Amino acid sequence: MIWLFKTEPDTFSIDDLQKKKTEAWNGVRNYQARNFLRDNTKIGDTVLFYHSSCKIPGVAGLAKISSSPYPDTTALDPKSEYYDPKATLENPIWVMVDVDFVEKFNEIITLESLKKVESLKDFTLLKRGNRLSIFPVNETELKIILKLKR
DNA sequence: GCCAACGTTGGC
DNA sequence: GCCAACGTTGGC
Repeated sequence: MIWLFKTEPDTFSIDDLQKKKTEAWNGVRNYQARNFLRDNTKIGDTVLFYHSSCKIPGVAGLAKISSSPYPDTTALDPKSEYYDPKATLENPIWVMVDVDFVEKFNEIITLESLKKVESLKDFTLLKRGNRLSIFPVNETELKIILKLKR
């Protein structure tokens, strides 16, 4: 499948991923997003890397999923900002996947520009009140978005 | 910093 | 199982 992963660039940006080459995508604490990770991600899946809560929100580049889902151990660490007291070794509740750097776009494909595309009217990202940090993208949407690359 | 929209929690 | 209160997300 194809995915969109949101991240706040102040916390982890496409530049950080480019430097590190790969990153464990921890800290997902929403059940719907967790279920996508756990049940539907496959190694090799394309990920649209989206910068949120920042000056210029938009798709900053591409990544790919490079591991199967595995327990997100930050949920077990009381010192972690992602600590979840309900998580245990036996039932870690939350999962993560590894993500590899693929490409940083020359220019960010801004949320503003995506909104102007008529054929993206039903794109999940643009739906009213969308707050999911991980969701699937279809082939058509991916093609349309990649056409906006400069 | 504001606030709409949504998810989660907890009392009942 | 309902739903009010609360917390979070994320664009502006």
